[in-house]
Order: sequence, then C-alpha cells, then structure tokens
Amino acid sequence: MIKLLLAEDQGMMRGALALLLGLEEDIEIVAQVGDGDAIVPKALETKPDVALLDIELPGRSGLDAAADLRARMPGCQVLILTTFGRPGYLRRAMEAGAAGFLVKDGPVEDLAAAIRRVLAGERVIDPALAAAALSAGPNPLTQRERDVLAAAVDGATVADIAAKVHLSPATVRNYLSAAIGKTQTRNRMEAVRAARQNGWL
Amino acid sequence: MIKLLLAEDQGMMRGALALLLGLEEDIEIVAQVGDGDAIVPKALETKPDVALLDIELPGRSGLDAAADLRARMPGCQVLILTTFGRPGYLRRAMEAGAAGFLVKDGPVEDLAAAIRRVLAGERVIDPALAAAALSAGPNPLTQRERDVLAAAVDGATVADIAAKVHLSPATVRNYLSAAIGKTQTRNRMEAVRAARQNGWL
DNA sequence: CCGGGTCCGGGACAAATGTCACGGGTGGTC
DNA sequence: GACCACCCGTGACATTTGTCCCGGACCCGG
Repeated sequence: MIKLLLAEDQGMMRGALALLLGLEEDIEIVAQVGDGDAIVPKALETKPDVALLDIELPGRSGLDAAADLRARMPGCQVLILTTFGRPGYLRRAMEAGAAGFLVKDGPVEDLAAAIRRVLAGERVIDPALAAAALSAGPNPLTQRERDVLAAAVDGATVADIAAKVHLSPATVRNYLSAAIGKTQTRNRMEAVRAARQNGWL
Repeated sequence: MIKLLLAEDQGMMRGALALLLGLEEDIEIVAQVGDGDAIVPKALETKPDVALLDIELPGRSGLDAAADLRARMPGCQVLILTTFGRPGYLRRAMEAGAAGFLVKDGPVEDLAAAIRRVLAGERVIDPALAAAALSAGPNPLTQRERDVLAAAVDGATVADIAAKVHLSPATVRNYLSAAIGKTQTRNRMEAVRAARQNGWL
C-alpha cells in the first residue's frame, strides 16, 4: 500500500484527485493539505511514501517544502504537480530533490502510474519539458534582483519596492535596470513577465 | 439521466471531473471540450441538458459561449465553474443567462448537487459571492478603456498599445489615465490588476 | 435644439522610470 | 595580492508615464 500526501490549494482539484487516487487499490491518501506551511508537519506526522505537491500554494512554495522534506524524510519521494511547465520550476524541482514533475494538462491516468514509478526509484519527467529546461539555461538573476522583481509585481512604485525590501530607492532602480537588461526586456513589467515565464521568480 | 457537457482546459482537472461525475448514476458526460470555440458546436451536436463551463479557456471565453448557448439552446442550463470568484465574472455570468456559478475551491461534493439543482430550475450561487458582486457595483469602464487596459497587460508601452488598438498615443494615455482614475489606482499596472480582480477585463 | 455621454485627438507639465557612471564594501578563487 | 561577483548607495540624464487642459466628432434622450 502506497501512502500518499496530497498538497493542492484548489479545493475541487484536491478533492477530485483524492477521490480518484483513492480508487486505486494500492494507494492510500494519508494526508491532504491546502497550505504550503502544513506540508512538512503533516508529512512528519503521517509518514507518507510519496508526496504529491503543487508549487503555487498559500504560505510556502511547494518547491521549498520539497527541499525540506527531502532533507528531513529521505525515504519520502516527492512528485511535483503544477499548472505551469516552466523551465525554471523543473530545474528548481530537480535541485530540491524531486523525483518527478508533472503538469496539470495531460491525462489523469498518468498520475497513478507516475506515483508508482516514482516509488520504484524512477524519475518521471516530460521529455519536452526537460529539453526546454536545459535550453533555457540557468537563472541569470541575482537573489536581490529576484527580490526586487518579485516586489515589483502588480505595479508597485519604486518607493513601495524600496520599503518592502528595505533598500534605497536608487538601489532598487539599479537592480530593476539590471533585471531588465538580463531578461532582455524594456521595462519592469516585461521583466517580471519574462522571469515568471521562465520560473525565475 | 442528465446529459452533461464539460468544458475545462486543464486536462487533469477535466479528466478528474469527468471520471468523478461519471460515477454518479444519474449523470452522463456526453461531451468534453478543452477549447472555448468548441463549446457551441459540440453542444448543438450532443444536446446536453447542462453545460459545465470554465471561464478562462483558450479561444473563446466561457462567458461568451454561455450567452451564445442560452440563445441557441434555451433548454440547456449553463453552470459556470471558475477558479476566481470575481464579482464581475458573476455579474457577467448572470447577464449571460447562467443558472449557476461555482468556484473551484469548495468541496467536489457540491458539484453533482449543483448540477441537479440547476436542472431543476434553481439558481446556484455562493451567497457571499453574490453579496460581493452587488457591493462592487457595475463595471465603470468604457469599452475603449477596457480595450486599452487589456492591451496594457504584461508591460506594453504606450506606443505598443496605440499600435495594437489603432489609436493615437495621446489618446491611449488619456484612456489609461481615465481607467486609472476610475479604478482608484496609481498606475496602469495597478489598474489592470484592479480591473482583473473585479472581472472587468 | 440642447445637454450629456462616449469617442478621438493635441499640448503642456510634473512625476516616475530607465540608464549610466561612479563610489565603497564584502566574500570567494586563482 | 589581484581578480571577480555580488552587495549597496549616489548623482545626473533622457525617456516614459500620468495628469490636466483644450478642442471637435458622433449619437441619444429630454
């Protein structure tokens, strides 16, 4: 019996997946979470064999939680399930020690199969996505550049960003300029868009 | 037997819902679509009793399709299922003649129940959402303001927008300024954010 | 016919933004 | 030690953006 932890914020999706996977004879859902911060505690409590994690979650990112989980429970395999097949996400998932990476397109039937393969020690990755991740190259953005860019989403002004990141407005503009240059874009919004597109956020 | 059409772009979600609803004894999925443009043709072909539509779809919006569907197949009830409980979405759904409006949070169990209630002629709307929609008031944005704002997503410059909408740059700035004023925001990005938040896009 | 609204543009101005050059600091590597 | 990358900040500059003013066009309801 495969013990599974399911982390997914959308209630309907979570419920549907839980019901579906519960129908498999060899899978048992031991925990369901809708919040990133709850993943590790729940896992330590319920000792799942596989953790199926969404990336975009309230609280903590599924990728962060994955890294933690791998460190604290090496026996628990991590399978990332996400809406967006962004190259940077895949890369980060691999670096975090995930064993598999699925996108929410593609048929449901793959899911149970992927869980079994991951538990057997295999790696499950869409080949096309893997190629895209390699060709995209690594994240060129500095930590600070990422911070500033992340704070610039939804139209914050330089002053807002400076306050949020505790930096001087002038410095913020320098970082923004650097990020714009590295992403080959023309303004901050295009830069955040490009960065998100690649999973660099 | 309730004949159901299911429109949802995310493959896994669509598959999961189809399997789930297929388990109900009185529901039969007669069509599955992942594209907005395919909704009406498929419906005319398969004559469903209820159409379960996502809003954000490739091709045509589920709301547009809903209006069309109501006009061409008055006997087919429309149930909107969406990720975002935006006030403007609900309002537009009602104007399009939808009988129900569900968000993808909330438990899966509600879904089958909602389908049956809709078919029985009831309206299914989250009361909290209905209140929000009323308190938010109607869409204050002009058609042109919406166009310009929509063209301003992902950081296009004034020149880009002007080219996309076939207007003078000066006019574009005037519309942007008007939209910023009406949304009580400070710049175009906050304006698009606010407009999207309210479902005014 | 006279408002009032939307549509479309222009001009002028202040503010915000993006760029560049420049400083100093740290830490790591060859 | 020299080099390099990143960190943080300043100042100056051109461009872009947001605002407010002003026109004229149209259509509709009173």
